[in-house]
Amino acid sequence: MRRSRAFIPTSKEAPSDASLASHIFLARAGFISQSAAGLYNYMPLAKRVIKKIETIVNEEMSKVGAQEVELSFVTPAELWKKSGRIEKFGKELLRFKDRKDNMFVLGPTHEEMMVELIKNRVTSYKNLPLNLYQIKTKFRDEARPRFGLMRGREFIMKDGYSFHASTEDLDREFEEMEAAYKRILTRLGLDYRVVEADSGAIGGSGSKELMVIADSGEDTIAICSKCEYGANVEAAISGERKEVPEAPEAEFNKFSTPDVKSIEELAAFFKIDAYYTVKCVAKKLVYENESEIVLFFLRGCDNLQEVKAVNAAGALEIQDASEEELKALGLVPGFIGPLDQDKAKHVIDTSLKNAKNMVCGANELDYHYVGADLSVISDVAYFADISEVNAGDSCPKCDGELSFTKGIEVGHIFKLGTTYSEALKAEYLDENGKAQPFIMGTYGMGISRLVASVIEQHHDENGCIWTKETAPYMVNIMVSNIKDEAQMAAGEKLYKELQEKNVEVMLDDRKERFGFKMKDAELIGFPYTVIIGKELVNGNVQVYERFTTEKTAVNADEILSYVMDII
RNA sequence: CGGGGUGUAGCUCAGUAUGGUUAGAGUACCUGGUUUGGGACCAGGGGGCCGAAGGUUCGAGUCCUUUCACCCCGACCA
Repeated sequence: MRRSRAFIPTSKEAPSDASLASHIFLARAGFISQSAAGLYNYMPLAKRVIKKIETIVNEEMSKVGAQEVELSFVTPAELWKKSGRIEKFGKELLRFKDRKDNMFVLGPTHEEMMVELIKNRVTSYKNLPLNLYQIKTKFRDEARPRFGLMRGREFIMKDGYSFHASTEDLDREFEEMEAAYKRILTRLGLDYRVVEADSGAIGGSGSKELMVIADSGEDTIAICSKCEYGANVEAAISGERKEVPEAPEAEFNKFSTPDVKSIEELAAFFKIDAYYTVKCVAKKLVYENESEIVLFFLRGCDNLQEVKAVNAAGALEIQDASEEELKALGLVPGFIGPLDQDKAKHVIDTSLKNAKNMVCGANELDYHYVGADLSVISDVAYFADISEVNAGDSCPKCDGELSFTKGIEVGHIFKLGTTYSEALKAEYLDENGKAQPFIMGTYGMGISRLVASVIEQHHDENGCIWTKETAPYMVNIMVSNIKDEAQMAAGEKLYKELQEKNVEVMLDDRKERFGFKMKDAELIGFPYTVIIGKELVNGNVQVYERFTTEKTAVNADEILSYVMDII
């Protein structure tokens, strides 16, 4: 492509609302332009990058025997009613009516459509397993789209669905897909981590997220210093505590603790480690048709993990409980304990099972119990893992330590089970001729989000730094002064030669000065720029490598083979 | 969906408290000239229903009402 003919509107100025590097540079370098909240136009450079990523995805999917299809973007609302997701998705589903007054939705994901597609077409266990996927625009009417391509309402996603006759076969497929996804991210040149994820209300037997490591990521993940263990904080668990603080010695007793309400005050009052205190976090849990106050008890040194709390309570949503609501139930905020009290549902963290020598609220103003032994309630109370891991906790898989980092969720793979096949009555006949619902897996990967992720990980103050697998053009030939006939001729020659060798090449033949064209090349982020300039009279050109920002002098006669060698 | 903010040239923004020439700057764009190794310089030029609709006024970018859009914090996010 000749730069003089290319539609690449670069700009010195970033859009005023952009804060992320990927958003700023993709906009400045002429890749994307916003059309409305969470909606973007892809310009030629972005389109090329997207195609690169899609090609890699297609290659890796084909290796594991997944077949590409394309389902209609506009989907009948009827299907969403059948699966029950029309309510669950709520306003995120963009719905509208056609001229015949039939309701449709813009597809935010395609479980229903895919199940419908194979239903009554795949009818025998002999035809399983089956893995179908598509790469397609999705639409979710997000309440607050943000961060450029990172969280748009319209985005490109690769969504795959597999169908199996046994959970063992689903497990096998799940592992294969995880491996394929890892290969994709590795080829894209991304630093990532596969982490355990919250399975959420959907249930299923497990899900994993593929997280690209970046400070700008919206998810917090806990990773082990030694082994491969990593988990979203919503699902992270810690191993056995290595060092347990010395236990306070005290007979069970009710103790006057005037005005001592917080865990800090309590630990200081008794001069004990917060590990031996019981913290009560009161929340209001919202269910489909009702809500209730639930008391979550944890060790004083731990914090409640709200997603775990929602799961433990089987609720849809969690909200803060007000003091008034607690008092209305007869509870004493600041002094709530798990013993001799059943004014609200209790959920107790597993780390408190059979805990001894504890200090906890006595459910009476200005009183705490000391020397409490929780084993008395261990047979009757409901225990669940509801605490958030702390940085420095030990790893559940090895003797390493956990630390936090931020990640961008670029993939999510899920063992779905029979949720959708049952809801939509999609069945096959097993060896015994008995109808069985398909056992399903689902595998998502955000293509447009990957474009942004590459830049989040690969940029500097001057702009984008595309990896070789993602670059819109591999080589940029920059003719320093197009009025210099020798320079221009050398540029044209190399341009032609590289094109003949199928190298994706840009020829910057614009009537601009050296500095302007260099800044532009850096902003766009071509991996290599061949500078044909003032050194040409000495028989030399230079190769500028975007990644290292180094320039190397190369004999003009050898430039073709040099370039072919490094790319 | 709660709270806050912003809409003026392609882009980044002044101007709005206190209404008053023909609405500005930088950048980008067009012409000519100079320049040619890190976003050049000089001269000339084109480009605006001041988000939209009503209203107040002799007069509205500026005041009032309504509305729309976009952004930020939070809630939400298979």
